[in-house]
Amino acid sequence: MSRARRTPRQADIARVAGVSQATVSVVLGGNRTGVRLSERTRLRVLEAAERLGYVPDPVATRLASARNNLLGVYTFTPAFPIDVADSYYPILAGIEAEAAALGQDLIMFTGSSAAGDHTRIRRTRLADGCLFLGRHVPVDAVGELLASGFPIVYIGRRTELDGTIPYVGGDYVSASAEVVARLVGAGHRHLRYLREPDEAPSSDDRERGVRTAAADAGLPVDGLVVRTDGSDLTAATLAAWRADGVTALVVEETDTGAVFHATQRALRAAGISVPDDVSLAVLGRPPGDPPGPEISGFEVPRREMGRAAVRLLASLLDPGLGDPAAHRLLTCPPVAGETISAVRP
Amino acid sequence: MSRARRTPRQADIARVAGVSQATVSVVLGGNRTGVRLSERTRLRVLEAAERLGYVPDPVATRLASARNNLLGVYTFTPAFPIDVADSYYPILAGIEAEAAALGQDLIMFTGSSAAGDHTRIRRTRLADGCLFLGRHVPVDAVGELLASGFPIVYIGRRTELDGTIPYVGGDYVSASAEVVARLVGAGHRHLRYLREPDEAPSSDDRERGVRTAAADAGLPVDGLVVRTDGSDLTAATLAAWRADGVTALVVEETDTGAVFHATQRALRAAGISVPDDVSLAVLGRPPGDPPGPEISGFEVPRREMGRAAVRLLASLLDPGLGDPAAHRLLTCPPVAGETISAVRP
DNA sequence: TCAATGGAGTAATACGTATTAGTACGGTCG
DNA sequence: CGACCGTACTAATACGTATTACTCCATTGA
Repeated sequence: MSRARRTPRQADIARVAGVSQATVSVVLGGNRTGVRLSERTRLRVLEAAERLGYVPDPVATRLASARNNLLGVYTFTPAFPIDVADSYYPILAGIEAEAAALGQDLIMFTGSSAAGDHTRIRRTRLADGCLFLGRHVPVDAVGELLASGFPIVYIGRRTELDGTIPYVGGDYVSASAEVVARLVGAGHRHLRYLREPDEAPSSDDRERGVRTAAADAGLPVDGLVVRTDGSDLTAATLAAWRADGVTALVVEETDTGAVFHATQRALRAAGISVPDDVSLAVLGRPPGDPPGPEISGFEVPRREMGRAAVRLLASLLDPGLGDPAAHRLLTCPPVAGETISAVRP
Repeated sequence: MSRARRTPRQADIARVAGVSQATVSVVLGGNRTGVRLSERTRLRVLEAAERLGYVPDPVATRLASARNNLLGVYTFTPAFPIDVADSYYPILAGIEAEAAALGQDLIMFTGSSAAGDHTRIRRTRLADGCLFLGRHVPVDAVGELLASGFPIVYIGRRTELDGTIPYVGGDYVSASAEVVARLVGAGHRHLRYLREPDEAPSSDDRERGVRTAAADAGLPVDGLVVRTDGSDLTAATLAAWRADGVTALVVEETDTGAVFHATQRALRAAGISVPDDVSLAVLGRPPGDPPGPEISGFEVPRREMGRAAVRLLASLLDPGLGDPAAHRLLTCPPVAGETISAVRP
């Protein structure tokens, strides 16, 4: 059995074509450094490479510090969750589609695979550049990557590190404001906005949109925003709000959908009917497309975010492609839904 | 701005600790080759490494032909399909879970990303080993990998290359036979098995199971198997079969679910009710969990297949783990469902 | 005193490709 | 005839780590 036949390398081509390995490298690399080469030699090398079925070794290529056509995707949690409603999938689909279109492979650094965060995150260097998915930023590790010139793109707006992190996110401010304006247009003047306790730019943006729109409409801002992880959203709470004159609930949507689910449970438990008794809107799209009436709110263009992020990363890798803005917010199309109704006087 | 601060390498540690790079490599590598080292030196090196925040460069590690803790996943079509019902997802979820448990990262060579097949497939060498998903085998390319000693594992039984390809599949023969036996037990003696035209071991296995069980039960095998891509499954065809005395349909299930969908359409169009008029079973699980009664048949343990494949690949990478069978078939649990009813005499 | 032994670590090299500085050669010009 | 130039390459080296053969030194034994 001994040593299996190895795949051909540049040195083999060189031997066959009667030139040096360096020449082979120059020819196959498209001679981007402007070395003088005769056409005859070029053809001899190409022909030999073809005949031997040469394929560059990606590892060596990368070590010699050229490109690898490999994009990293880093997630802090499993990329293929089982029990959690899946918000990554459409993003990954977009990433894959665009990466394929650009001829790039993907390397997934998936949740909690190994070792400490630092070790794991530094492994991303195996790729030419890396996309990051997740609500939070390990500032020191990411800062280190950034400082060393390694190209990264976050999915989701980021304010950390003085806003130096390139990202592609959703314009939640406008989309959230639009939802509130829609409610106001339907006659609602007494709202509650349920926000998860977690701090993240995407949450802040939603809250800002809600507050702005409420202020613009001259609504009372007092008590408008309620921070909750869902556990205190009981039937009693909701009933009290309703007795208090609240006619509409706006709920933040995040990866887990915890607050949204809690709200639905509480509404059912309290016997409050949507949208007859109370209107309901979600800032985002509830995960898993639950049965029942379509919830009003807005769509998060996850797939397009994935695509745009790959394009941004590609342009960072190759400044020749033009230098697009390193921060990009995509508009989130409104979803009319069936859970907003006009207030009856 | 100049040259960004580089991440530390072994040479830096060596300088700090006052030893050679080779010594650093030996210490950090756990001294698996049995070099004589004093404990003091070992600690000095470890301490320096810690202080500098050293992390091995995965590319260089790989080039020096050691391990990389990187498993490849090769698919011939997009791994995150949008319109096609998704049979990859649970497999990928299983792969990810097991890979994470073993501290491995994943590199995805995803459908039609670049260049010719040969080029793409050779890129898998970037990983320590590679899983393949797909109904077919590009024999020459895979043979080449195999011959060169590169560890690969297919998901799905493979007969190509004299059965030398390691795989983890489903025991479709037994599962299919069990389904037919169930129908026979319910009094059915006149069946049709609808098989897709595509050739693949997983299809052959199902057919074999069906034929065997039919023969065992003494059913007429003539006309039992119908090859179709679904386009000729009209209402008229089904009505004719029924008039002919057919009381049960068994349908192959594949990635696309084409034949299954065609069957359902035709049944509806012909006004044939399931299971009152005709019993229906699917050899596998119809994609996307369609609404309506649960279809009888069997479950394909995709998630477990993913996990088992990773385990097999890991053991190929590290023969020390013991040498499990290179071919493994997982049992597919029966699904009772509601679409099989007893024949009324 | 010399050879043998064992301990501690290092020099050298391999891995496969990219890049850069330089060489060899033939011709041209003043 | 030597200085100079353009052409067509190649030698050398870098990239960062793993491995192996080897050196150097101190001690032991006869």
